[in-house]
Amino acid sequence: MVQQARALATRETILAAAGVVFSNSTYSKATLLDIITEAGVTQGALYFHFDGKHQLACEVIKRQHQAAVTLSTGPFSRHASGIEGVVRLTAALTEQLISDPIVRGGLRLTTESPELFPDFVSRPFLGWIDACEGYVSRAIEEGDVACDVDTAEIARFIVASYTGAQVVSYGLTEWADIYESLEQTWRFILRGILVAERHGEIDHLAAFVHG
Amino acid sequence: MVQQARALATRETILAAAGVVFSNSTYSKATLLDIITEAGVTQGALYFHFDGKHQLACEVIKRQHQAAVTLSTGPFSRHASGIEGVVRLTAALTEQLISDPIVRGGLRLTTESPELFPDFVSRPFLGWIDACEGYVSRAIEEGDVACDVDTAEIARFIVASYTGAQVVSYGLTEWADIYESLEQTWRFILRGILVAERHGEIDHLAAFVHG
Amino acid sequence: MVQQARALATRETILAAAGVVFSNSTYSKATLLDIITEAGVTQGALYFHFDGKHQLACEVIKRQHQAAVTLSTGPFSRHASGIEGVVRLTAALTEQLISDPIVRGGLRLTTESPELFPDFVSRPFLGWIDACEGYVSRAIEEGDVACDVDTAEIARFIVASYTGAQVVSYGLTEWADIYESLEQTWRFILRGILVAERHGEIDHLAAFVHG
Amino acid sequence: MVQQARALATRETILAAAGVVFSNSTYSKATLLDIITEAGVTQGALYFHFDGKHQLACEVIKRQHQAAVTLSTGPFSRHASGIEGVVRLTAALTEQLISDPIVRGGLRLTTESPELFPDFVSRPFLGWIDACEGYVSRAIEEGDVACDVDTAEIARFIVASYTGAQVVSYGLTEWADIYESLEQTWRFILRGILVAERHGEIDHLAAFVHG
DNA sequence: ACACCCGGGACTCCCCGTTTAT
DNA sequence: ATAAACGGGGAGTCCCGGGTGT
Repeated sequence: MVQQARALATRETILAAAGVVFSNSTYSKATLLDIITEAGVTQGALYFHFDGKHQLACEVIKRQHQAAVTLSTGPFSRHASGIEGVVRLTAALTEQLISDPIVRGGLRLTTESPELFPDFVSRPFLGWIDACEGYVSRAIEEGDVACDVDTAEIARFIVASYTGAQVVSYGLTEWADIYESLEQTWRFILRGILVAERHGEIDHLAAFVHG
Repeated sequence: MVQQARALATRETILAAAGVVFSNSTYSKATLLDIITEAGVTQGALYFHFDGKHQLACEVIKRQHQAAVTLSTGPFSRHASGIEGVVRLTAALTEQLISDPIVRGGLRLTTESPELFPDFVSRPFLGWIDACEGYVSRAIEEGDVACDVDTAEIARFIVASYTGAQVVSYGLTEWADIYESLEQTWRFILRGILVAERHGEIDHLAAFVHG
Repeated sequence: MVQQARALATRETILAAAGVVFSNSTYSKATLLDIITEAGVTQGALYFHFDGKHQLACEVIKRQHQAAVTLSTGPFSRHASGIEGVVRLTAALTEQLISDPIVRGGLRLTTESPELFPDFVSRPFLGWIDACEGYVSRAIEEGDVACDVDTAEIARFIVASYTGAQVVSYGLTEWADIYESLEQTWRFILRGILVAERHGEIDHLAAFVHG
Repeated sequence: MVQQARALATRETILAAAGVVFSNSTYSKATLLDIITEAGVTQGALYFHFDGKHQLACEVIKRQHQAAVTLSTGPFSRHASGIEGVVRLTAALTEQLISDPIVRGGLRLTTESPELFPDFVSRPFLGWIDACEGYVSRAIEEGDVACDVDTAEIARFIVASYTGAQVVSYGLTEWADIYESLEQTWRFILRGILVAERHGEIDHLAAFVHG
């Protein structure tokens, strides 16, 4: 049993290293040497736990999907309003993206080389949009959002805007100002979707991106 | 110097082919063989005109920047309101992205492998934001946009949102619904930034994305 | 050693592609790019298996010689008369020439650029003449051919005539009428070498070119 | 006028040199440097008289055609029997092939790279066959050849056989034994086509290949 | 008569994913 | 689990050759 424990640990080490490497290069630019160096293991160990580069990348992508699902079905449902939930969700997803190399790596792999991972093209966007739509529906029930807008449209707009904010923030500052930018983004989104009587709370709500 | 004409034509051919190839693969996955096959030239021709793969990619990126600048300083300034101008600008940039392989290739190169092209990374976003800011200022002067918002913030939000709309549209439908998505995006943006008395014109203004 | 299987397959693929390319161009007009494109491999693979263009061409020629030898020492010896054997042999060599790119390529290389392959030039003719001579000797023993002619002379005449028939047929119809032409050629040859009492069988014997 | 004379001489010098070079290499392997070196002129002179490599090759081919026509409509018609005429014709064509580089060069160009000279694909074979057929008809009228054979078939067989004899002789001895070989070839041809009562003259007739 | 321009293509070199032997 | 070998991918170098201006 202790053997298995060590084996599992090695496996996790390799996966983490793969996440780091895949998040910093392209699939074809990343080399196994990079990964085993980062992981501090040998090629033999890698090939014992994984079938090769491609399968290793697939495992990274699977982990990323799991992480996204965990967040989306996550802990904001209960104790907060719909609006607060969706703001917190986008903040949490952003947090994941920044801090978890596996998430960043998995995302990069599927978006940059979708043809190599056709089984995973159930792209993450759909999951995010779904999750957001749930919160938006609650927000409409709670009277925060006008009922004349389509929840799916709003959800997609939210996902697109925070995705765009991440892309632009990376391009300009490599995410140094990502939370500020996300907060600002939310202020504009909320100005567009909140009912008039809630506009006074915009700054307060947008501040939830900081946790 | 009549000979130079052929050289220029060859150079353009290679550049166009590089745009096509780089827009369909990653930098490291794209091979010179792909490019010379697409261009119908030989390695000799390629290496006569360019120093290598990297410089060729840089030239593609420069072209993409030129194209963006041409649009940004372009023809929407005169005969239209600031709001109409900025809507049309984003539509034109989108059109470029979809139809011009060089633009798509250049963008893909900088966004996917920024470490390889450090001198070009932030340039497109900055240019777009600048161009948008000009229109937004005009829109404020024209009374369409509330004067209590920072023009730079609005401009960045616009750029982020339309960038995000493109990314999401590509992920979901490979740009099949890009113009619809962009129009919808503009409806939400306008709800957030137009002064109240102009809200009736939102649908009309957003429709400018179709030209 | 199971790995070697892939290597062998790759080698054969390259050789076959080289046959196709060399059979459709001159040695100097054929490019390695043509070959690797036809083979679907890369230059790296080619240079792993072969030392360069020239050695690759030599291998094609060797294959062509092997194919000719296989036919010449082949299955017509036993169950047929000498005359029938030699007629069938020329038909089989013709069939090879038409259907096997490696044979055509090898032949084209040696005939067009003999100075590049000095060790291989005379080999095919000598082999064919030898093979024919064997059949002719049998035919003399069997009483079909007059004994006052030199077997070597006859053999060389046969080889020259069917070679010439191929060349002319290619020049006039690109081999569309090659078998008809070969049959006709045999009718004239047989009129010259068969003993008088066998002249009635000429049409029957010449028809063996069709298998 | 003296100027023109020298110009013409230069032109002829270049053409002759081109014949030599093209007869010893392939079109693509032959270089202009080879030709101007052989001719002892400069590139400028060459480009004054010809538009380039390709046109120069075309001129060589034209000359070769002229030479063939001259022979085929030539001097054997009058003072000799049909059989003697056709034997002499093949000998003369062979003589041309061996001694005149332009003929050899032109022939090599059209047969090796027909795609480069599509206007000259009226391949020489047709001309030779026609010329032979004329002699064969005369020979039938003169009672030397049996009247039950098709003249066109005989003519094609003759052309094919002497062509094959040349090819084989070149492959085996680089034409050292070409006239012997041609004589032997004629002996076999004549055994096949002469009427029985003329068989005694075969050796005598075949000897006409020596002039 | 020469040098330069543009382009063609063989070849070298180094890297990497994978497998085998140990 | 390690080290070495295998099979292959691809960028870049080099030299040559046709054509054009001078």
